Amino acid sequence: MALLTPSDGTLPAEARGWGWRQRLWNPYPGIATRERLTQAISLLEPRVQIWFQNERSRQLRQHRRESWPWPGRCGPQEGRQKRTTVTRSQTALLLRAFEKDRFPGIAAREELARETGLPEYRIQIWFQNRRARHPGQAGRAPVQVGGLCIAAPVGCHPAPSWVDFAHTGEWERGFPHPTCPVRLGLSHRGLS
DNA sequence: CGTCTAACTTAATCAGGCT
DNA sequence: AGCCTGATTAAGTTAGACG
Repeated sequence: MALLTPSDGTLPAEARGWGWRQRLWNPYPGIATRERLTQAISLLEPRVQIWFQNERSRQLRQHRRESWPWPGRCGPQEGRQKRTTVTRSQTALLLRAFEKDRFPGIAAREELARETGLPEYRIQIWFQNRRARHPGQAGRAPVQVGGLCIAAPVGCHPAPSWVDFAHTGEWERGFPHPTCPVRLGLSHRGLS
């Protein structure tokens, strides 16, 4: 895949000429700015959003390393993505998918996007929120996963999360780290 | 092999819209 | 008004590309 980085020169010329890291550089672009960027460089809006996430992360790290204060958000906040209305039928479809697999890969998300008519990235957000808010709901959570993951090396699970330890339906705070290698075999990242 | 980056995750929080 | 839930954020991890 082509890398989108300002440093290695693979950032499309249009974007490089966009005043980035100059006076115009705004680490918190609103939906309008992101949309403009998607047109300027031929990338999808979610990819632009992820790029900004990673770029902020890099800059924050650098600021800390060099003990510079991170300015944070300044100036008027730009508009957000308009709230997507998910219909009952779309919700039902997503719920069925969620019960089957709480961590759908890209292929599954694209399939769901096709079936629901919602953008793939919105599907991803829906699953994120659903996992966060319904940790104990039916479905094969990282469970089998979680259980196995517990036995995995410590570095595997830096932060506790919700998990059904013994497949009993009793949900507790555990360590089903999303990137636990055990999980990778199931559904983590449908990417190639 | 080390470094860098895209893509992914959780957790917390903001904010729109429905009841 | 309160609640539910979509959108956004920081912080962290992993895989893959590249030198």
